[in-house]
Amino acid sequence: MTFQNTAPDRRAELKARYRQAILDAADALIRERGKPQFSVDELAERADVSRRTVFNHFASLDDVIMTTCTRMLSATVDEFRAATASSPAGDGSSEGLFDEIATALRNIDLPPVVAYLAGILTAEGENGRSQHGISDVFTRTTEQFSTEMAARTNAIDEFEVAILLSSVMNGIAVVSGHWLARTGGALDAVSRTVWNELLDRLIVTIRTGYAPSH
Amino acid sequence: MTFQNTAPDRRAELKARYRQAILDAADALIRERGKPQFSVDELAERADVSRRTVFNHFASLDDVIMTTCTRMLSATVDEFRAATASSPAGDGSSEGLFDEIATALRNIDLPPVVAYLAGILTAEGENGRSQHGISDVFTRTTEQFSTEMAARTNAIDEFEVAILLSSVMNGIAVVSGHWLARTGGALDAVSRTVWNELLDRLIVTIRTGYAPSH
DNA sequence: TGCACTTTGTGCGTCGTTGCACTTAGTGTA
DNA sequence: TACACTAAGTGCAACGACGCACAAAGTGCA
Repeated sequence: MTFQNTAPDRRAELKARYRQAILDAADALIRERGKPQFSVDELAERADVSRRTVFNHFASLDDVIMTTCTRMLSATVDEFRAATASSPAGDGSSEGLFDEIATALRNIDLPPVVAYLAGILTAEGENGRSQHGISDVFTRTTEQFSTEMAARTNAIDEFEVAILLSSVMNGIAVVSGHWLARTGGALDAVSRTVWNELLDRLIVTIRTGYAPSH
Repeated sequence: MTFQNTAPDRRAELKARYRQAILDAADALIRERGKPQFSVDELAERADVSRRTVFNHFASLDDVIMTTCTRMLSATVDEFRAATASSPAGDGSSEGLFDEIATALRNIDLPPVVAYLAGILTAEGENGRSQHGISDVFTRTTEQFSTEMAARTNAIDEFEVAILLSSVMNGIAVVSGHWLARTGGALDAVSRTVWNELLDRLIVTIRTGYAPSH
């Protein structure tokens, strides 16, 4: 038997590696500059890849950036999932689920993510044409996570979960906006305090509802 | 003008990088095991390269190993060259040149190189067919270095330099043999002392000649 | 000796990166 | 407006790594 030394498909692995290099390079550049401000040439050089290869893997520069966002959101969702999965998943009531989510939200370090996405959103508005489509990415990720969450917490209604999660996500977006307006996306101790404060208010509001007296 | 981001020829650079990876892997494996005892599959995996690629760059496993030796010898020669070049090149006499070389020999850390080559030579003898051709590499490197040395030290006869250098190289080979027999190629303090002692005797012998009383 | 198995080295087709010319479009400048 | 320049994105051919089948030779074992 003539056996090969490598895993089944080295070619596919190499391809994935090149793709990964491009994404990593884009990610690094965005973090360094606070927003996606670089040419394809720059990106290719940073990724140690030919300029042409960038367009072999991605339809456009915006595509690269959008994919970078997706990755970042996915990582955050993973973190969130792990945080909620570790708790005993409540008693099956929607109150139990809410507490779970609230706790996870407090435990996860969201400001860096918000700052990252904010940089891209800002750049999106700077020139005329609509770019990146980061809102789409955000929405899609939310929906995906919502259905997954519903499947995991088998006790309660799927609709209940969907409404709760979308409510939370929407709230996070509002919190992010305010936080950015007040701190400029800085990541120091003060801005963290601001973030925690806003997050607390969000959680309280969602818990008690908008018209609790009725 | 449409300009490319990379250096003139990225393709050539990649090719060289693959070749380098193979040589580095071979070098590492030889050092780890004391001798070239590994299959092409192993080498390829270590180099993070397809098995086929090894044979695209080298005619055989022996070729890889031989090239590794050449590299190692080249590095040593570079070190030697640097050591002799730093001194004022003597007064042009062959005595001055000899002192230069003797000093350089004492300053360079040769035992690791000797141990490295010894491992390959040992493996060469273990099975029937002649392998590697490391002696050829050694001889060729010596000659090349000799002519180069002659060109640099312009004052004295080229023949003089050739005879001196080949004498020294031959002596080093003898010293190496004795050193290996007495220390087994170990690289501890004791074996270093043995090396220095043998080297001193070599230098004295060459300096004074084999029949100084005549 | 016969047989199974491993490893070396080769031939050849496939695939993905690369290089390059080219089109399109945005921007600055005279 | 005209012109130069920069950058995005595409089409296409070439190059080299890769996968695989295969022959040849070595090795261990019954």
